[in-house]
Formats: sequence, C-alpha cells, structure tokens
Amino acid sequence: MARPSNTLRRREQIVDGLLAAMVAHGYDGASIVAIGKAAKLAPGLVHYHFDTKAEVLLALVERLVQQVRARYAARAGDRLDAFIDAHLALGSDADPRAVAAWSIIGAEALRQPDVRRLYRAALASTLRELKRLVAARLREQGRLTRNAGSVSAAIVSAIEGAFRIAAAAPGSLPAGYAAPMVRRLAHSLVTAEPRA
Amino acid sequence: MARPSNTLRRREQIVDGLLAAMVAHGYDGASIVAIGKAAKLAPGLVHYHFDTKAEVLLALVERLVQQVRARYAARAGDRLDAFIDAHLALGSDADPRAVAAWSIIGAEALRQPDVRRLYRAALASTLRELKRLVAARLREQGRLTRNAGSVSAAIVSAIEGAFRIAAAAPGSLPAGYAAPMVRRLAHSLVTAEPRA
Amino acid sequence: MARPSNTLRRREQIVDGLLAAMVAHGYDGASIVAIGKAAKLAPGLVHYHFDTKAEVLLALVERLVQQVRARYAARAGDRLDAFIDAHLALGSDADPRAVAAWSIIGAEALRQPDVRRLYRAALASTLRELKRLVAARLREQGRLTRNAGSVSAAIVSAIEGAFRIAAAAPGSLPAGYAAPMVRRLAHSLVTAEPRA
Amino acid sequence: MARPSNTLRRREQIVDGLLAAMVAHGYDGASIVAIGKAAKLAPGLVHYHFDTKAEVLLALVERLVQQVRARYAARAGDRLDAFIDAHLALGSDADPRAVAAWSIIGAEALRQPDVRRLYRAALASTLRELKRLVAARLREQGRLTRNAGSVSAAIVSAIEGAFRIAAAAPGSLPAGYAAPMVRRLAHSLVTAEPRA
DNA sequence: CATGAATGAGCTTTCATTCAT
DNA sequence: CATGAATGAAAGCTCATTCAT
Repeated sequence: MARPSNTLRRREQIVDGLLAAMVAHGYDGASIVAIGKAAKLAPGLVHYHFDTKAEVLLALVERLVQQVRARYAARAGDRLDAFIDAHLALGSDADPRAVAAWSIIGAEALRQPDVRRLYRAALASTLRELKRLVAARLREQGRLTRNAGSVSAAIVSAIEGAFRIAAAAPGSLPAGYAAPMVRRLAHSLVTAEPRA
Repeated sequence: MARPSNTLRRREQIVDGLLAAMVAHGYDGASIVAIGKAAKLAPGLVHYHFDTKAEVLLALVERLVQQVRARYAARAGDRLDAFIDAHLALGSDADPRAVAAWSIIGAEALRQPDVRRLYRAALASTLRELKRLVAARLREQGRLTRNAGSVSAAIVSAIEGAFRIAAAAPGSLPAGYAAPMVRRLAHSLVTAEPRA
Repeated sequence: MARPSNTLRRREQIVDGLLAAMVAHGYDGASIVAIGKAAKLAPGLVHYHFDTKAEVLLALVERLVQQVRARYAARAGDRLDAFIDAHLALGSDADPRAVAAWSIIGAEALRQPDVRRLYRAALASTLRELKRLVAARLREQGRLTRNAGSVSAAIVSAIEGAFRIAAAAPGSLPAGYAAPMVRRLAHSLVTAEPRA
Repeated sequence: MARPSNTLRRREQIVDGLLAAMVAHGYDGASIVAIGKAAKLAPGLVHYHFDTKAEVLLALVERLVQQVRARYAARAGDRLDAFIDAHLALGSDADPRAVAAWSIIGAEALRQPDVRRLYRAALASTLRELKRLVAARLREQGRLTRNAGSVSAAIVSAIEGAFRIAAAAPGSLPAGYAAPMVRRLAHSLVTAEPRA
C-alpha cells in the first residue's frame, strides 16, 4: 500500500518557500536552509524534489507568469487597461510579494542564462499580446498601425522600469502611481499616431 | 617622499576591474580574485586600496553617475533630447559596458543598502532635472505644467525599463531603439498636456 | 525520525578537538581545519554545529568549569584542601590538558569579552565558595573572620599564578608542587589571623 | 657626509609603538601597520629595524624586565617589601600600561617559544633573588631556611596570579589590593617557618 | 519520501613580509 | 634610512549539494 505521491504539493510548497525567503532576504540570502525553513520542510527535501536551487527559481518564474496571465484573463473591461493593470499587479488580486519577486527575477536574469531565457520568453509573449491590443485600439480609432510595435515597446519598458524603481528605489515615485501613469502613457502614444 | 602615491590611479584600475568582471560574470561572480585578474593586479591589492568589496562597487556607481552628467553637459542641442540620450548612453560616446553595469547596479540596489542609497539619489537627481526640463518645454508650448512630475516619472520609468530589458532580455527590443522610443514618448506626453 | 540527532555528541567531539588543538598549538593555532583534524571531522562540520569558533571556546570553558565543580564535589575529606586540590587538578582524576587549556583561556579572556565574562564568573564563584570555607575554618579555630575575603583573594591569586607559571614557564616550579604550596599558604594565612 | 645612525632611537620608538598598540588591541591586534601608526612611522620601517614582529615583542619583554629591576634598585626600605612592590608596579613610578603588557606577555609566552624563554628566564631570576631575600629574612628572625624556595614560589605565584586576575577579570579583586595582600602573605609564610 | 548531518569548494578579509622607489 | 604599495598565504565562514539512516 504505497502512500500517494505528494510531489506536486511539495514542489508548490518549496516554490512558496523560495518566494518568501527571496522577498525577505534576496535570492542569494535564500539559502536552501532558509527556503526549507520558510516552507517548514527539511533542507534535504528541497533537493529531493529539485535537482538544483536554480530549478526552484525557474519554477517560481513560471508560476508568476501564469499568475499574470490568469489575472489578465479574469479582468473585465477595456483589454489594454486590463493588460497594464494585470502586469502591474494592481486591483483586488494584487500580490506585493510577487511584485518584489519579479524585480529580483529581472536581476537574476542578468546572471542565470536559464532565468534569462524564461524572462525573455515572458517579455516576448507580453510584447506580442500588447502589440495585438495596441493595433486593435489604433484600428478602432482609425489610425495607422505601423508603429504598434514601437508603442508596445515603450509601454513594456515603462512597466518594467516601474518595477525596477519600486524595488530598488522605493519612495522615489508615489505609491500606486505606476498603473495610472502607464495607462496615460499608453493613451498618449496611441493618440499621437496619425489617422489612416 | 620615497614612494610616490599611486593610490588614485590604482583605485581607478580596480574600479575598472570590477566593471569588467561584473559585466562578464555578474556582481557575485566578480570575486576579488576575478577583479584582480581583470585589473592585472594581485588580489591582495584590492583590499589594500579598498576596505571591502562593496566599497569598490560604490566607487563604480559614483563614477557612472559622473559620466552621465558629463555626457549630458557636453551634449549640444535640445536639452530634453540631450538628457534622454545622455542617460541612455547613446551616440558617439556610448559605453555598452556601462549600460550593462548600470543594470546590475539596479539589481544590487535590491540587496545592498549603500548601493540603494546612491541609486536612489541618482534617480532623485535625474527626476529633479527632468522635471525642470519638462516644465520648461510645457511653458514654451503654452501648456499647463501641473503634470510635469508625472510626465517625468513616466520618462524615467521608460529609461530604467529600457536598461533592464536591454540587460536581462537582450534582443527583445531592437538595438538603438531605446532613445528614439523614449524621445517620442516624451514628446507624446508633453503634447497631451492641455494648453493653459 | 529518519536521522537521529547526534548533535550533542558531535558538539562534545568538536570541543574535544579544540581542547586538543589548543593545547598543541594555542588558540590561534587551533584553526578550524586543525580542530576538525583533531576531532577527525570535516572542517565544515565545525561550523554546522557551532556558529563561530569563539562559541566552541565558550563551550569548552563551560565544560572545564563543570569538571572542576564535579571534582570538588566528589572529593572527600577536608573541604578547604579538597577545594584547593580540585582547582589545581591534582590527584587521581588529574587532567594535564585541562590545566594547559585553563591557562590559555585566561589569556584569551584578555581579548574576547565573552570569554572574559565566563572567566570572571568562574572566578567570582570560586571566591565566594572559598570565602565560605575560609570563614568556617577561622570560626572552627576561634579566630576573627573579618579578613576571610582577603585571605581568599590571596589563595585564588596563588592558584591562578600557579596555572600561569605552569603553562608559560614550565619547569620553573617543581612538578606537583602547586597544591601543597597553596595548601600551606592557606594554612599560614588562616593561622595568622588573630583569635576572637 | 653620512647622517648619523638613529637606529637605537627608532628601535625604542617601535617598541613603544608595540606597547601602545598591544595595550589597546592585544598582541594580535597590534599589526605592523598599527605599531607603525602608534609610533608615527611607516610600516616598512618596522621591518627595517626588526626582522620579524616577534623580535619587537622580545625587545619589549627585555625592556620591561629591566624596568622592574631598576624600580627595585631605586626603592628604599625593607628589601622584601620593595621587591614585591617593584614587581607589582606600585608606588609613584607605577606604569599601568606595563602591567597590562606583562599580562599579555604571559599569555604570548604560551604560544611563542622565544617569549617563553625570556619569560622563564625573568621568572627564574625573580625566584633566585626572592629566595635570597626570604632566606635573609628567615635568618634575621632566627628561623630555618630550608623552605625558602617553597615560600618564594608561593610569593611569585601570588604575584603572577594577581597580574592575571587584574587583566583577565578586572574588578574581581579590589583595586590596589595586590601589593598589601602579597606582603601579608609573605609575612605569614615567613612567620610560619619553625625557629632554628 | 523525509531527515538533517556531512562535505568541501569558494568566498571575503587580514596581515607579516618584501621591495621598488 | 624611509616610504608605502605590493604580495600571497592563511584564516573564518557560507552554502549548494550529497547521502546514511
């Protein structure tokens, strides 16, 4: 009578542990022991379910990306605004720990090729979807869509920059400012495009 | 005096070593030995001229900030465009290693309070100057200046985001795209402000 | 529990390793590697069971103090003589390594505040008990007890001095001389006190 | 026209530097740089005048021994009391830094064979002279001199113990207590010897 | 599956000593 | 003689990873 595998649950628990430890002490400070402590698990178990510490981080990145997608899908109303809000993690389903973690992940992407790959993929997917939304909006307003890519790039840059500033220089920008700021920015850029 | 002091030169050399090692292997990967190797100096010498590794990083941050200021001052033409260009390190005096380093510094600011302090100070100073330039531009065009702060915040976010993306997800945005993109963004935001 | 904890045993082993390494090479010479070698353990294990090297020393101090107390308690006969003998570690339960270690500890107390605290506490406790014994002896002999404190101080000084000399200038005093010498000294001082 | 050698003066200066640095930060804390700073000399000069750091310590030990001898010679009155007082560094020519240094030297003797040799020699010379004084006193009082050695050993132990306690557990014994205590101890021991 | 002890490589930092100037 | 930069060998400590139980 083998006991049923709880691997999936354990993996989630460990990823949670990394999230908590990372937000509290940074990625380097999130030692295996610290992750285990945060997850209320023995350190050895972390390596039973993940080969390396880096793999845990990759699992966390994937989870955060899924969460943003789910948040976007769940959000009603104007799609462009919903997209911006979902990425800036605002509204009733906000998760400040996820925001902090995403900043740290952007930093780790500088050092870990695997993280970089996931980060880049997430960014590419974001850009693709955003370009679709921007193009649709431009068409609605009877404007040319040839600059949709560049407009999207500007929006994504502002989103990522808002993350970076919020994490690295908290207080430099007013709290809760990011989403309205980026929304307005999107609106301005769209409106500046010439009519067809 | 028997032995003329070459401390200043050596400190610069070590800061250069950190820059090189950091761009190549990240801040953690830039061990004292690696810094020494990059600077062609014995590892012990790093600690002869700097008390801690963190101090070397602080010296590098200060140098990069000075470089941006010097670049802005040296640049002719429209001040707002010059400011954006200087910060995105474009043009004939570009330094791709500095760009990469600035991204890493933003990441280190998450973990090292002293780096955070410098980073925040640099950002605050950037915001202040930018707000001045934006307000001036708005006045020139006979527009209200009440949103100058928020416009500046958007521009700075886009600049920092461009850095982050360039470093963490190279190739996601077209090369050399950042400056024109942020310039256009600045123009759109200014133009969107209502006339006085 | 999968892996039964052997922490207590390991800690004792490490403390033993420090004792051995310290007696052989002094406290500074007792590097983590040397302690590990003496304990037949991997060096990393020392820091798994103790946060710092200083903590190992503190554990050793505590153990030595306990040993002296136990020796005194176990010893029969005249309490004052028993006390002196127990502190000078003579008799069948002698431990020459402990004698050497205690000297080194007195030296380390000069530099490490935590060691100093323990050393001082041990000394204070010794003085207190000794004063009690001396006063009792004085009363037995119908003498005034007002100088019991000063007599005790002299005895303790002689004990500590004997340690210091035995360790720092071995051979200066005849071996096995310390206890009789201090016993006689105690006797003389007591006898010199005036009758009530 | 060669400049006159100032080697002797420099050596004194360096020994002074070690004394100051040692009292302030212990022997290990007295790095060559620290010694140089205390002596207002460049670190390289220390090694010009002394081959090793240990040699500086040996010079200091020799100087302290000379000072005690000089103090004893200069002191009038009862020779035994003068001897005790001179060794406990009391009276108008007291030097608290020398007292502290002597304690540290006793500790260093545990680790450095050369220091141990000097320390032992100093102790032997002290014992020899003390035995002479004790024997003379016993004869004056018409007592047997056969225990003069053991009495002297007790006195020397008490002196060294007082040093050790003063340094390692300051406050455990009342200040200024050492000399009277040891004097009384000497008196008791002498008086306890049987008449011839 | 789970535990937590064990390993050893690698890190920053200190410092006696050397030596070019 | 004097300076202070330069060297390199330790040292203590951290930690991802392994593995006996």
